[in-house]
Amino acid sequence: MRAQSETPRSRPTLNEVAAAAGVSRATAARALGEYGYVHSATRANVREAAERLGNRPHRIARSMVTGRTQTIGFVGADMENPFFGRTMAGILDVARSGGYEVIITNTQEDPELERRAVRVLHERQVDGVIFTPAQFGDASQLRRLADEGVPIVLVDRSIRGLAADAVLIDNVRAARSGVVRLIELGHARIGLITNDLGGDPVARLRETALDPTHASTGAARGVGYLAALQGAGLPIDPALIAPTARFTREAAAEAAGRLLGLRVRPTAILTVDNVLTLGAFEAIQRSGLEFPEQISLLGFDDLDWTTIVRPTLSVIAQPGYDIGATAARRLLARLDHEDSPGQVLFLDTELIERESTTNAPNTVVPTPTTRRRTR
Amino acid sequence: MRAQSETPRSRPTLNEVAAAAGVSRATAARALGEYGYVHSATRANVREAAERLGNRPHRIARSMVTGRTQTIGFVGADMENPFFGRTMAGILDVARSGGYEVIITNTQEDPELERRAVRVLHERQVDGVIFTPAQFGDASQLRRLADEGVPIVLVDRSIRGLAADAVLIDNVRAARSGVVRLIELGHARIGLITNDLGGDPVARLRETALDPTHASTGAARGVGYLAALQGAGLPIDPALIAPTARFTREAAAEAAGRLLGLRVRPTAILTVDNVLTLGAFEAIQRSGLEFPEQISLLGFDDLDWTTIVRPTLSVIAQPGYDIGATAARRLLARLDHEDSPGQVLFLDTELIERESTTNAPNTVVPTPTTRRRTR
DNA sequence: TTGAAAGCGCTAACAT
DNA sequence: ATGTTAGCGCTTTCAA
Repeated sequence: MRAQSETPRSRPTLNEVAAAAGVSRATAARALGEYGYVHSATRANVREAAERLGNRPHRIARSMVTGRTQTIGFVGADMENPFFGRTMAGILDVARSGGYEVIITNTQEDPELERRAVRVLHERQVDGVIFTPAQFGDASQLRRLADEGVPIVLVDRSIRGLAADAVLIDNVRAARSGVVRLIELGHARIGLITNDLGGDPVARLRETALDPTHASTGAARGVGYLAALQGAGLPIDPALIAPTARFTREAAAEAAGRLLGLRVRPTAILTVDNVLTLGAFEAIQRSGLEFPEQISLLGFDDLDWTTIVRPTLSVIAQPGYDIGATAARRLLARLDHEDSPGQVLFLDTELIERESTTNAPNTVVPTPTTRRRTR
Repeated sequence: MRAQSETPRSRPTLNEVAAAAGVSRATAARALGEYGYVHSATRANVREAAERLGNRPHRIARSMVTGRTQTIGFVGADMENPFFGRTMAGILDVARSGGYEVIITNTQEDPELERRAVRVLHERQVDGVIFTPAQFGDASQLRRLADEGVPIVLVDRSIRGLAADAVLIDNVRAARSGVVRLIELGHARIGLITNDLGGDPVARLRETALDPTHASTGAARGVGYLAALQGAGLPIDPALIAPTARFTREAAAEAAGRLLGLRVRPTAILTVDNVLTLGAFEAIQRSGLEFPEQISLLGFDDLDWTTIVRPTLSVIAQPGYDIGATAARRLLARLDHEDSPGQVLFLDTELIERESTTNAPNTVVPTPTTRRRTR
């Protein structure tokens, strides 16, 4: 029992309501819980008593017997990133309207925190989990959850080999189409700023994108970048791939600085995430280059500031809110006993061309395009 | 019991662990729950059995008897706003390290959703609540919670008359010091973009800031604006106060447009929130005015894009993460039976002067200041 | 140091 | 339509 300085009058239970209404506990429960048969007069009577006494259902007790908590968990990798903020908003809205509450945990891409988060959610008997795998996490804990029949929906990143629904964008395709467009604009030397995977960038990029346990969106987007170059018959120059030590703005600014300092510098840069974009933008501003005339920039995520910077920022937009809302709907469907094989849903991305991507220097204008969708 | 297509082998309970270890349930509980006396050999034995069977504590059952859920609720007004994202991150970090989980609800400033959120958290027996009051919510539901001894910490906005801790910034003071600085820079006609309160702006601003049930940061900041003008002996011109119908970028852009279209337009504008700032920034860009030479802009919240826009944006920075972390620490202290009168903590804000605030047109340079703290 | 027994507040068979 | 009974999985007296 909680105690505080005042009188912590504890709440009246169903027992007391039943007594006050002169019925059995079971009847009172039926009247209040909206199940089974109750005479309407009895119901009114019980409700009145409950109201008068200030009774509220004790959901913990209810969970105890039903085995359901009406709670889902959301394990996010980086809650301060606005992209996740949108995803979370989508999840919260759908969950609430379905009668579920959401426990949020922030793993900060730390596999240890991630394991703990899953374990705790498990112990708390959540009915289902929406999960953003950390870049280098392991899925064993999650698998135990799944084995016990707790539905899981992966979001933003997938884990191959886990029988779960997933709501994703096609990162390879999205990045590829962005780079294809840069190539159309005449760019041949295109830089890539992505998270460091260690070792030879090109090889690691490919390995990582194929490695089920890594779940790196950055790697997948890097693969899209490679695919676009290859598709256009352009050479892949490892010097143009600038890995960042951490997923921070500062690291990205440094990586961009490296690219801009090359003897033959790129004429365009793709960044795989909105934080990295911010750093690259900053580095380009500082470089003194004509922007975008001498250097184009294409980022990920259509955040609200992209239209007030100069040049306005071209981006590959992801539907953050929808990703969350869709994931939550998937989960609720499972909780409502939908029983189908795990579905992988790809949501549309959109290449939004603004001012930061323009023709490569000394290039003739290609066919004009303004907005195009990628699936 | 949950069921899914596979074999949903349900978890072994304490009973089974006890049986396997050849001890009573009570002893097993003591060994696993780290309380009471257990022989170390017994404990090892029980632990081994628990490990082998894959037993995990059933926290719902534990809550049932202890009366504590190790869960806190966070009722946020606008989870998509990056400011709340930071606050939430602070809450999550502190809560986790204290062994608490967090249920997040998003009220979207809707009083009805807010009431529901509090009721549901109550029913779910959260141990405490961190609460951002909606602008026009009512506190009755919250008061019932408090009356039952559930500790509450208010964040960002206060509700006078509620015996609860609060973690705030001094909105009046922060806004006042910002406007004082603008006045130092020679500005005499300073516009204000804030949320609409209905009726005569000046009067409503004052009423609202004093009205315990409104909890509007916008109003408090507006009062700071008025105070600064009065303190400097400047006239208050209602035409310079531009209320926005909603708390959106578009509404702010429109409001800013109105200010810029005045026959004698302001030479500086204060916006009371980062979303409104975005709209004002956009409107100024569109207006064709020299920015900041002809019009200064001062916003709230030091978001990451403020340094890449041109001119870079001067802001009144709030410590979003700290606000959350501090609120969570307050709450955990209460949950740890700290029993003191409700504390109202004011965290420091900082006026960060960048390029968007400059001397008023035709004004001699005043004493240079770069950064100053306000309490 | 351990065990037996009671019970947290509720729902769900089953009986009436 | 209502009541009786038996738990859900755990903690917590109390006694041994």
